[in-house]
Amino acid sequence: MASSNICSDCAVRDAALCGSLDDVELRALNSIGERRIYPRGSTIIWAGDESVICANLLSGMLKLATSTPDGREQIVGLLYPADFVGRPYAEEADHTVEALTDVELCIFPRRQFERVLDDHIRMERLLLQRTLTALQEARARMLMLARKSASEKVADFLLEMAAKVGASGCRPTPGGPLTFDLPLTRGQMADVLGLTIETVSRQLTRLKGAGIITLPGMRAVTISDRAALQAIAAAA
Amino acid sequence: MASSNICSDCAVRDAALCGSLDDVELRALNSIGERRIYPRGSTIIWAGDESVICANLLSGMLKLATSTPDGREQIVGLLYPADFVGRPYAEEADHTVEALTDVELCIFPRRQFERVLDDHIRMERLLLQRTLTALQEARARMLMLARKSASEKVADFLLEMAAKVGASGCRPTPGGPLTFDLPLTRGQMADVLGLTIETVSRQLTRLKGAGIITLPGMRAVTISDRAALQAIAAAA
DNA sequence: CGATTCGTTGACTGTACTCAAAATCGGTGG
DNA sequence: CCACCGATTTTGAGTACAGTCAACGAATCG
Repeated sequence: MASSNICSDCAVRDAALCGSLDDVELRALNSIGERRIYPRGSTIIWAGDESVICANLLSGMLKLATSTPDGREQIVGLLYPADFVGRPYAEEADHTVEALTDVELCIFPRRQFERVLDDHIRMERLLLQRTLTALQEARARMLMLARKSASEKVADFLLEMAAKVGASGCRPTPGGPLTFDLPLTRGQMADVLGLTIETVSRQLTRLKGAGIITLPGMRAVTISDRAALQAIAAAA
Repeated sequence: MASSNICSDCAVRDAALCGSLDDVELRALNSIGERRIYPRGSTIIWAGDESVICANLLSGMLKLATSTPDGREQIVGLLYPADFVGRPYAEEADHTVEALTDVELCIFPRRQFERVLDDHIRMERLLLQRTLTALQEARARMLMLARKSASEKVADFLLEMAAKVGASGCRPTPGGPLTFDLPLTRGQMADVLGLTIETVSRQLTRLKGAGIITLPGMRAVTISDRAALQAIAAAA
C-alpha cells in the first residue's frame, strides 16, 4: 500500500514536525495522514470555520490571512515547505489559508493529530518551539507594519524573499546580483506589507530607477545592489 | 521558610501556568522561583540581551516592545496578571519588557525553568496553548496595525481596555456608562496602536465631542455609549 | 484574437505626521 | 496655601506620505 509508507519519500521529512518521530511513531501518524494537492488560488481553510484539519506543507507556499468585516485584507503569515498549518486545541480556525502556488499538503484530522501530539512529547515540544518562533516573527512584523515606511517595507520584503526563495535562484557570482521569481502578485505583496498595489508598484519602480534592482519579467526580480537595499530596509 | 510555600498565597495560582502542577511539582518549581517587585517604569528584560529569566506576572501590567535601530518603538504586547513572561528555548531575549505599573513577578532562571517544563508535560502543554493564543492575538493585531484607521484603532483599544481593566472599574448600571483608569499614558497608547501621541489625543477629544466617552481625569475614561464605540471600532 | 487579469503611471486627495505653542496636571517647597 | 517646575496632554497650522480614482499598457488564457 502506498499509504503505509508515504513518509519514506517525503521531501520535508527531516525539517517538518514529524522529523522528531521514530519509525514506530511515524507509522501511527502515517495511518491518520493523507497527502493532498491543491492548485494555486484554492482556499484550504476558511477563517471562522470549525478547525478540522492540521497539516504539514510539503511543497509550495501558503498565505495566512485575516480581514476586517468590510473586506480589507491583511496577510499575517507566509508558509514555506515543512511549515506547520492549522491550529490545534481550538474549535475555530483563526485565519484563512490559501495556496499562493500549487501546493502539496500532508493533512491530518485535527482531533487525531492532537492525540498524536499528546502521546509524543518530542513532537509537542517541537511544535511549542515553532510556535514561539512564529510568535516572535509575528511581533517583528508588527513593528514593520506599524512603524516602517513604504520604501522600508518593500526593501525588507525583497530581502526576505531573497533569503527564502533566492536559495534556488541564480546568482552568477557570489555577492553579485541575485535573480529569483516572486511567488506573490503585487496585490499579495501589498497585503503582506499593509500597503496598496499602487504603492508597491511605485516603490519597485523607484528601486529600479535607482539601479538597486531590475525587473526582468513580471514576476522576476534581480537584486543588483544588496547593500543599498539593506540600507533602505534598515533606515529610510 | 517563606520561600518554601510562596505559592500558597499566590494571587494567580490557578490562572497561571503553575495551576497545572500538583503539590509535589509545585514544590519543585517553588525551589527555583523567587518573587520580586519592580517599580513602574523599570525595565525587566532588554531586547537582545541573553535570555536568562522567565516569569509569571503576579500583579500589575507589563509592556513588550521592539524598536527600529533608529529608535521608533512599537509595543507588540501587553501582559496582564497570570501571563507568562520570557522566551524559553532561545538564547536571546526577543523584546524589551518594561513595567507599566508597579509589578510583582515570580521569576525563574530560564534554564531551570526549561527543565521543569521538560519534566512536566501538563505545564508544557499549557504553555503551548498559551503561545498559540498569543500568536493568534499578535496576528489579529497585525490586521489592526496595518489596515485600520486611527479612529478604529482608538475605539478598539478603549473597548479592549474596558474588557481587561474595566472589570474592576465602576459601572453604575449594567449596560450603562463604565468608568476606569487607563494604565497607559497617551504616548504608550500611541506605541501600542502605531500612531503618534497627537493623533491619539485628537481621536479621544473627537470621541468626547461626539458624546461617546468622557475624560473625567487625565487617566480616567468613561464609556457612555458603548454601542457607538463598537460601531466605530468595527467599521469607520 | 478578444477577454481578462495584472501591472504601471498619473493627478488628486486625505489622513496622520511634524513642528510648535498653549494648557493642564502633579508634585515640591517656600 | 500658593507659587513654581517638569511632565503630560491638548490644540493649532502646515506638510508629506500613502491612498484613491482613473486610464493605459502588458501578459496570459481560452
